[in-house]
Amino acid sequence: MPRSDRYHHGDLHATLLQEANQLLNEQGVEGLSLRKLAERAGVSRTAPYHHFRDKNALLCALATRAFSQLDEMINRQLRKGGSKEAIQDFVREYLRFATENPEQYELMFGRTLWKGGEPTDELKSVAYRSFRHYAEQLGGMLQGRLPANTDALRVAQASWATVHGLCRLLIDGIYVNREDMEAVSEQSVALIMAALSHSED
Amino acid sequence: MPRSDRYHHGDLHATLLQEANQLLNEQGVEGLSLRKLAERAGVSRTAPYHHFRDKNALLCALATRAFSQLDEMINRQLRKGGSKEAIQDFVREYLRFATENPEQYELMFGRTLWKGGEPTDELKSVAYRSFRHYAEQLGGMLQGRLPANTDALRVAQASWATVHGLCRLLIDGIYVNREDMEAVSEQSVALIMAALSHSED
DNA sequence: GGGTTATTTTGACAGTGTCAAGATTATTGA
DNA sequence: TCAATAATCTTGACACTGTCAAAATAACCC
Repeated sequence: MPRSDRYHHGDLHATLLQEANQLLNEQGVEGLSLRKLAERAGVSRTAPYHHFRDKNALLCALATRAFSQLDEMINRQLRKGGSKEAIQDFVREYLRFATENPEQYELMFGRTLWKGGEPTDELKSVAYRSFRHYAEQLGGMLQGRLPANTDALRVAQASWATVHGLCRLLIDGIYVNREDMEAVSEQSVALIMAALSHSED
Repeated sequence: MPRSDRYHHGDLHATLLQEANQLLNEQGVEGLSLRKLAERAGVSRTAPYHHFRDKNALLCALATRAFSQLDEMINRQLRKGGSKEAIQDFVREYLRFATENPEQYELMFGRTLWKGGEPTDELKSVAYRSFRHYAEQLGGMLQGRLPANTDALRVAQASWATVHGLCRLLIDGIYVNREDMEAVSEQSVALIMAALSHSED
């Protein structure tokens, strides 16, 4: 129970994560400073260091939570099967996930964590789990429908790259506008579906 | 002619760009500070401000130069036609361009310029030109080979997203490793080719 | 040569992440 | 119950960042 005039905050760990998330959505990663964050939580500049080893650890915690949501969404969507409609739904949901929380998506996949500061083991684990679930589900749907010499893993990687690349271009506003979203999305699904099988749909 | 003990540097503009490029390749955007840069050029901290309005302007200049190279590469590759081999070559070259200068590629397409600091008009112009050339060449190759209800622009956007997404995943080391590069590249080409025409190849 | 302009410098300011040492409270063990 | 230990939080400090203002120096032009 966090009271305001106490020396100990009460639940600073959770408060920090919550405020950090809000700050991230409002100003992006570059606007998220530990000092601003501490002030919002009503605490001194170095207090957060007793709950997160450093800034990188805090960001990794944020990203980890976000990957859990993504994983949940993937499992929910791909349970619907491999019809063109299901795939279309999945792509739509993925695009929604990315474009409705662009700062969060950029944090999840951006270089801030994956290049600059080393990603936490926990983050790597949950990030890979998301992809593994995607690849597994896709592999199941593709059973026997794949052309010869085609690895399901490669299809998973290539198709993820397609949707992911689309998100990046959309979010940063390069080459693809918000208005084009639906049309390009459909085209991307056509790309994926066409490669899935040279047999009929 | 830049001499060392002169008050005026002589050719600071060019020197800054050159050293900035090197610093970028060595340490990435986050390691590129104006102060380090000034020191490397043998000049005081604020000297660069008389050649670039601010840090953003300098980075935009770097990216602009890089986009020119990319544009040149695109035109060179796509002149080879629309055969599967030509497309494969193009994708290979694009991946090479991105993975051999990862920091440069991240600067070109990353949020640092497109979200954080406003991109220069010059940068926007050359960036869009690259894509326009790609779309035009692709459109030419696809003349009459496209299924009904398929816009060439959408194919250009979707296919670019595929290759671009692949580069991002590769560079940051997410989901796709360097060793998978060739295999995923081929799979991506298969994706693109399959969508290009439902007629035979 | 003198005045204008371009270039460079020093000084300063606010902001950042994070370390060290001390202050305060919670928790635990005897 | 109460002292010892651990957890939590604070103040102070340091090095680093981008950038502004004002002054110094050099080049250029008529």
